[in-house]
Amino acid sequence: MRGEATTGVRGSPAPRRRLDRAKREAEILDAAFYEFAAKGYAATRLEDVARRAGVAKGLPHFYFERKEDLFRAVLRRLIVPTWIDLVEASLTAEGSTRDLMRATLAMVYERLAANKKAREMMRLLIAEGPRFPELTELYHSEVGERAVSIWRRLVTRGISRGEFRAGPILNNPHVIYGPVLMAAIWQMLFGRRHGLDLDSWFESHLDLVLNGLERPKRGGRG
Amino acid sequence: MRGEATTGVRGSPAPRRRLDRAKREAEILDAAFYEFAAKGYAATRLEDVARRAGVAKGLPHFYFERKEDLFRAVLRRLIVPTWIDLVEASLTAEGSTRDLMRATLAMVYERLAANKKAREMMRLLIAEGPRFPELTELYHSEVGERAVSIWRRLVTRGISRGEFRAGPILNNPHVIYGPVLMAAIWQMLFGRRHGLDLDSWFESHLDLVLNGLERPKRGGRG
Amino acid sequence: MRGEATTGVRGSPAPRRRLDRAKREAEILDAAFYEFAAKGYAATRLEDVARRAGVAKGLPHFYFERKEDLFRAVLRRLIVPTWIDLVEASLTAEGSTRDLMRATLAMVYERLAANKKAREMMRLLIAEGPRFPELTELYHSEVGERAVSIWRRLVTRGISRGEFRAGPILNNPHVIYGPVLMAAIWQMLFGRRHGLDLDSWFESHLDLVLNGLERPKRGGRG
Amino acid sequence: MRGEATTGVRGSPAPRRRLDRAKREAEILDAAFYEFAAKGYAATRLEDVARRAGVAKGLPHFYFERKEDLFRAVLRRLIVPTWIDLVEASLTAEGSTRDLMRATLAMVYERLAANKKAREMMRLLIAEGPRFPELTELYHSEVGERAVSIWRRLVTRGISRGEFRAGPILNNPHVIYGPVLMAAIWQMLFGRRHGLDLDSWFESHLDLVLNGLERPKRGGRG
DNA sequence: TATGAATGAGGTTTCATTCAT
DNA sequence: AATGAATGAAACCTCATTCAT
Repeated sequence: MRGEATTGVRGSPAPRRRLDRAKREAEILDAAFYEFAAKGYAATRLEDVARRAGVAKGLPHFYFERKEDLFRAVLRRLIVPTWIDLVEASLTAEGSTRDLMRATLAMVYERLAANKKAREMMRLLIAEGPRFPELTELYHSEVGERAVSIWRRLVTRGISRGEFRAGPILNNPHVIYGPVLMAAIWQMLFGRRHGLDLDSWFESHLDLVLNGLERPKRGGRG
Repeated sequence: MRGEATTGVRGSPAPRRRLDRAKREAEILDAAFYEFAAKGYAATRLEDVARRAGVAKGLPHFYFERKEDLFRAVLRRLIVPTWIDLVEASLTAEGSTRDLMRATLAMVYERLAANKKAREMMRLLIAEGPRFPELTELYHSEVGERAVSIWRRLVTRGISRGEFRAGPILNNPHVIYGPVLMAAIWQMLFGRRHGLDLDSWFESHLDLVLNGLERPKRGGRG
Repeated sequence: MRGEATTGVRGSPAPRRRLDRAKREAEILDAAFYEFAAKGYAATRLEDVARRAGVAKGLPHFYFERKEDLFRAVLRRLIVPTWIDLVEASLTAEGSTRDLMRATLAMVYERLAANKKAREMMRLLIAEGPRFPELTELYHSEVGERAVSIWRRLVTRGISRGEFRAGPILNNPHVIYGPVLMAAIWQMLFGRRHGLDLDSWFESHLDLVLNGLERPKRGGRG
Repeated sequence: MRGEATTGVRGSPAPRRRLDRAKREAEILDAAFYEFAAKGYAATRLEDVARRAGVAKGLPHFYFERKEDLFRAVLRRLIVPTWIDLVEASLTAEGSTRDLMRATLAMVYERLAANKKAREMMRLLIAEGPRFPELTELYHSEVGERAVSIWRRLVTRGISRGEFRAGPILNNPHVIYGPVLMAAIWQMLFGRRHGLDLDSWFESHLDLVLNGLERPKRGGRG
């Protein structure tokens, strides 16, 4: 029984940085996305995720019971709060549909085809979709369907203002979107060695679409 | 350097049917494609490949030293002798470029977007490309580049015959191809529950492209 | 790149006693030595090592990435902190070189020829040396070279004190050591059924060596 | 029904070189020894043995039911018809025992310590002995015991001729042999980088042994 | 006899998951 | 809340052995 106040060594380690759950969770999700994107679902090791997040091996399991849950959370977070809100919002703009089409396409190129993270996310979805059908379902309702509606609204707007002609495109307005997706996938596959010039591609795309949609002006171009 | 790996004495009789190497190899490749397509590279078990091929666990290793080699062989076989030969051949046909465009697009839809095997193969390439860069490289030279050239030839043919107008599309003629790819991917992702009507999609696509490319007729369509 | 390698849900409770790394590592090394010595490198199963150490199959891999690393660690631990320090220390003793020679030889017999563990270690080194050249190299510098120096010092001491005669033995003083090694190997090979009487062997050896080295006394023994 | 004598292509391959069993067996044993010596028993692949012998993978099993049988046959062939016959024969020579000792040691050095194949065989025996006790037993009776008898005969001869003194060496005459074995093992372990000068070693050994055994001449060397 | 495709047990290694600390 | 040692199922791969040809 000594009376001195103990000063120095304590058994417990230095108080670790203590973030609130949400922040910590976000860190893990970020790390997980990086790893999943780089290696795919099955080949990703939770230990690597943990290391990248700067936490101990066991911690991801604390936040996400199993690996699949983590994967779902990663994708869900990326699918939901999507750029598509922005695009939808932009549709209320005034002015010619031709201009709106250009603006919309430009926005989509920027958010999707030119955005590495978005492309990686798409890659994950394509790769792992069959094993996570709820995720594709989610993507369909959050992105797919809304994209269809966007292009439909644009085409319809053009027609009702007399700028565009009516035609079969109305049945599948998202055909318009095809070259964007193609650019994204081309970059995804061949980007490292045979990347596209996205600006030039954009112009080609826009030119094709506008000419394909617009009513020939009187007197014609000929 | 392994210890005695075997017991030697085996009980089962085993159907020791013997094929020539090429046939057996093809069987294994078929089985492997099926499994890889269903589960992805990492999640595919060689034992399942063997079972599906109707052979013993060790046989795939006899034909393909390691799993990666098998995967490479599977994809290579699908990439190289591709439908694209057919398409190229068809370009020499006579007649209007409009008709040729329709025929070509139809062919491509049939071979790619409407063909499950082709789609699965693309899924594998997208999913595993980063880990098998030689394969994407091969795909680029065997398919990507040739596709560009096909669309360029078509557009050029149309222009030189006075059917199509010149324009930015010449810089990226494969923009035309975008909706095909999109259809393929849409089916790949959402096909089970939200499949496209490919015929209708094809008509929309063709309409957009032809209107986008063709010179306005005198007097206009208006 | 493996598919999901695990089931996750496990039934067994498992005694999850936890030691500090060093202790646990030592347990594994001990178990590994036992198994390697009994069966040789290639024929040893890591699972047996684990079982002998009382841990799960995967734990040895946690401490030693691969089997070879474990093997190296096992041998290194046995080579380095060797009995040879003791022998070297003993050389500073006073008294006749004859007595010192007897004491030294006795020590060496005890540590090497009469010591099962030391013999097993030597067997491993002989057996696997070609595949682990760094280990033989280590053994050479830690044991071989120092042994040479020990015998040289002994012989030189004897000569400079007028006890021993000079002669060719100075070129290879470790010739003296030969019978020790022979005894060790004899025991190693034939010990079970035709073991040597090491005490008697020691006396024969000592007698030969002393008579071989000492200056004949005046008047001779005859 | 054609009448022509078929000339060219026959189904059967060119008649293979057909050696009599003994020769073929010897080839396999040679190849097997090479492989076993290089890698040890467990790490040796029968396929490599076959390849080295220039035969098909299955053939070794035709001559030697299992791998262990092959190994036994390899060692047995090397153990039995050993150099030791020669040495024994040489013991009947006339002349001084000193000379005979030199000649005998020289012979043993040449056959064992300086002979790579003999060393490799010893390595195999040391390495695999515990798993093939009949082989060590065989080696003991064919080599071990006879070696003891050789050295005993030599020492006895020296004593009975008044050249050598009696002493404890008579209990373990093979102590004399120790440095030979040591040289062999030293070469086996360290030969590649720190090989002994065997001639010099031999002289040191012989000098020690003769001085250790011989009666001091009257008047002494002192 | 001889070949080499085919089999399948078993070894090493990986890694999701658990849980004592 | 957090750590990281420990577990053990399962995947890849090896290779002795068999046997149709």
